[in-house]
Amino acid sequence: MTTQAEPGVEPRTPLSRARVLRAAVRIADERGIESLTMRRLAEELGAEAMSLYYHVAKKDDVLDGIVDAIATEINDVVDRIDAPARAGDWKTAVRQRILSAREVLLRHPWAPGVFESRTNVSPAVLRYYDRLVGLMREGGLSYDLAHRALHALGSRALGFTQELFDPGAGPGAGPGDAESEAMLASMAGELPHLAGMMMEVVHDKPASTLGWCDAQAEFEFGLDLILNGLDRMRERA
Amino acid sequence: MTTQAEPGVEPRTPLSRARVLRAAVRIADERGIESLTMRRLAEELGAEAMSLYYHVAKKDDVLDGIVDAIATEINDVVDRIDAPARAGDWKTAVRQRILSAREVLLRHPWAPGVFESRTNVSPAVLRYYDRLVGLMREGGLSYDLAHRALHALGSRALGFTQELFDPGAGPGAGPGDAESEAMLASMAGELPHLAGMMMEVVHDKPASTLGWCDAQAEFEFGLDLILNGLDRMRERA
DNA sequence: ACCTGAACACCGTTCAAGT
DNA sequence: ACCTGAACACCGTTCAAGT
Repeated sequence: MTTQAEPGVEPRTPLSRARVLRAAVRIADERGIESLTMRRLAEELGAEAMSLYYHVAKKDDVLDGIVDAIATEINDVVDRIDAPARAGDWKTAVRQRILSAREVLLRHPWAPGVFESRTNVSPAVLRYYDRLVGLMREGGLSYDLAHRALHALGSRALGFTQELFDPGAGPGAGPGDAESEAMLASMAGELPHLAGMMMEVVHDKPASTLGWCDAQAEFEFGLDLILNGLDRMRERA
Repeated sequence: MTTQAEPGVEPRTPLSRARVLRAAVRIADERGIESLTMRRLAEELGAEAMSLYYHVAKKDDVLDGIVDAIATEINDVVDRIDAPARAGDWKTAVRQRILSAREVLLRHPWAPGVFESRTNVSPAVLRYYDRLVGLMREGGLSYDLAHRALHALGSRALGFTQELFDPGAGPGAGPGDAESEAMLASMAGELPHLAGMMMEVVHDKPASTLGWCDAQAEFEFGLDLILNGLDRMRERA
């Protein structure tokens, strides 16, 4: 009552990173990702484009932010469907999670493209993969097989393709160096399954390539998995 | 001798669509796709940006063009490795083609992203898929299984994901209408296998969805193919 | 037929300035 | 602490004009 003086003057809720990101998702949903510009985004919030830079570093920061927002939405959905009897049946559990993730992404058709374009990894995406690996482990898959499973699923796991921990991407980080060890240690709390998986990969295939994964080998694994499956169907037909 | 008058004046080869596209690929290869601008492209050719518009309609046209150029490069490579004894072994033949396509794409790391972004289908890409379906047919796969195979391979078939003939994309084209029939007829010559495959899909599942493919069903087919394959590996381990 | 200069309506982003 | 106006260096593209 005392704070806002003049009547008829909208006090306009102050900007914030969260409000900016929500508005960005709204614009992308309603008018398409190509019409998400800093100027349009400010307009949606009743502010000037330059004001956004107080809450986000740059447009890339906005894109990283909305990727994490969508991944969080996915996590919220899949976490809710977990508990029921998945005893022993990792396939149905994983299947259910992936199909639910797909439903969310179908509501944000622009998202897969943005996911792919990001070079920074979203914490929420990591969390999603971590739980997926967790389910596979409970189902009896080795870390090694779970690792190859993620590669084989590729775009299917989240509705898009991403080379997780692409060795070429980071600033010279490779398995075994101090920086990587520190990262693994810090991951163990929040992302136990991913951390465990990577530990094993590092120890078992120390010199597989310069990075965590041998991209060519992973590609061929997934390819052969599919081709063999198809061939089995052919035989049976 | 008589045509170019003044000495020391470079006559500068005239522009052409082909030269523009070659320059575009060169820029993308050397400085990355994000530095492929019309102005930069003109500079590379020793011309003004506006001159390009005489040879290409717009930047989208350039992107469509370089996609087709890369796909043509892939076709050139895979066509050369075909003849040798592939008797009965469709898997090795398909595998070889896909791995060769991958080699080409690794030389143009920007290409998968541009492939995905295009809404127009490249004739060379269609030709690639047509030959792939041809190999599968020779190997004993039904058109239906070949069709599902393309979806299951997804990003792996060409190093990128694309919903071929996405029903939502075209201007209201659906199976069974006159326009589609005409397209199928005109395809039969150049793309016999794709045409045959689509004929069968249209007749067998006339009302599967509004378009050629039931995206959800195809997604689940590929997903289960992978999950079942992984589960078999788990059992054996 | 082919190429260009000037101009328009956009971008993302910086920076000094306002409250 | 939070927001803004003016400005810069870019975009893609049009259009009338040059040869």
